[in-house]
Amino acid sequence: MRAMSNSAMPSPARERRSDTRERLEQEILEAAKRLFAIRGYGGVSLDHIAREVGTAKQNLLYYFTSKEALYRRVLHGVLDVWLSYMEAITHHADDPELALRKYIAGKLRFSREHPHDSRVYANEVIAGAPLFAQEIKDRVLPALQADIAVFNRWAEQGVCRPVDAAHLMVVLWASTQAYADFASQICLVLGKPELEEADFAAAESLLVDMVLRTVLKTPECRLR
Amino acid sequence: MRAMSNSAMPSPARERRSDTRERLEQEILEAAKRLFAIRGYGGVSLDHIAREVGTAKQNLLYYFTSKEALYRRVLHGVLDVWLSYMEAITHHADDPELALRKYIAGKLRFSREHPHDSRVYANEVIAGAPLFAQEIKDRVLPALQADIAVFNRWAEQGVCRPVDAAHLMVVLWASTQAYADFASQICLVLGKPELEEADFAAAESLLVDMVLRTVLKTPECRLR
DNA sequence: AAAAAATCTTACCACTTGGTAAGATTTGAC
DNA sequence: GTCAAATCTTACCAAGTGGTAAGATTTTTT
Repeated sequence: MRAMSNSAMPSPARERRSDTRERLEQEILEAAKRLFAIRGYGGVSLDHIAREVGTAKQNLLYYFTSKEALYRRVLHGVLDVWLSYMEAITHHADDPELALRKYIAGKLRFSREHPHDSRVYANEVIAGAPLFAQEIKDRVLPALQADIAVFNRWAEQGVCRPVDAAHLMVVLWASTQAYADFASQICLVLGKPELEEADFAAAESLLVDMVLRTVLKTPECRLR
Repeated sequence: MRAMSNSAMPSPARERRSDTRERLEQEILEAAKRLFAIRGYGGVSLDHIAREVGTAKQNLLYYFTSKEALYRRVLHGVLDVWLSYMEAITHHADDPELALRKYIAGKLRFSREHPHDSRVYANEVIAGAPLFAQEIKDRVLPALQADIAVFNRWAEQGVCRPVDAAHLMVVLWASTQAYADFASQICLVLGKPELEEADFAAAESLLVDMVLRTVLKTPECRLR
């Protein structure tokens, strides 16, 4: 935007074109994510997204070759975020209680901080993961299976009660994600317009309680 | 409504017009439900539904005044089914363990027997329940709050540990519904093409285990 | 400053969307 | 059988859909 002739500063606050591109691309992805989260793939038009960003539909098609390509990029980004919150268990493979606490806390934080990502993910899975199955297989499954393997090792070593690790993961996954995906209904139940920090804290406390009681051999020592 | 001319048989197997109408209406609702479940409201066209049923789009508009009206009817039917599976707790208000066992079993049975209903419901809630909020308030909320009230009474009477009943309901609700809404992902994790009876049994057993350990004061007596 | 590349806009296009109007057909009551 | 109501079909429509083509503008490189 500004002249480069000012020789003193080679990389000042001035925005280079490639930066502009990247920023706008991010803005588009962000707006698309928000809309896809609420209305689903079929319920959102390119025009819709473009207006949200403040540009023309045809410009979206300059940045992304098609609606589906844009959607795939959104999905890819969602998965990046999703996975980044899911590393607790394998990173604390020596301490079941800590691992589970961190895992639950992390997934709830994801729901709190990235509700749109969570909903896009949910929409895609509900639809049967038509465009997503491969990426789930390649990226989510290994992570989940690593977690499950850690569980089974704990059980073998006698550190934990032998639980069905796969189904336990489903419970954790579903319960935590519900605080993003089904927030509107939870709000109705709780009688408030939106979820607050305290609600997430309460959810975390209950979930940790439930899981530790189920998984640990001597939960009484640790739980009130 | 009945044919009075054919004096021999007043109500034979022959289909009366009003029956035809009702049957076709049901077929339309059923097809619409299936499609809405997978693609969401915006992702389904009237043409789409009509082709599925084997009639013309304009005929749908003869039966239902608009797409939104059709969708509302679908939602209403979904809620009927949903609620019919949710009566366990208040119907066994004297026996926490039995109530919870029945509740979990019922909700899982709903997921198994009515996955489309579950997904339509989930889609609507994820979208923020734009057309559904009032009906949820009127029909779901009272049921949920009755359940929560029963929990709190149990806690007061000292029959149960004092748990956060609202959040416990969220966990139960989300976990059981996941076996319908997120089946595609659970299948990937379990490495099978579709969920089987045994998977629902395993889920039920784990969930019951978790909940009873959390809720009952003396779970050791009842659980292995 | 000139050339080249990147970016954005305008003008279209064929197709689908939800919905209306009106005519054709089927059905039931008498 | 007659007539009216219920049902289904055909013909439209304006608006919106994803996408293409090409020109205009801006930015970067030289």
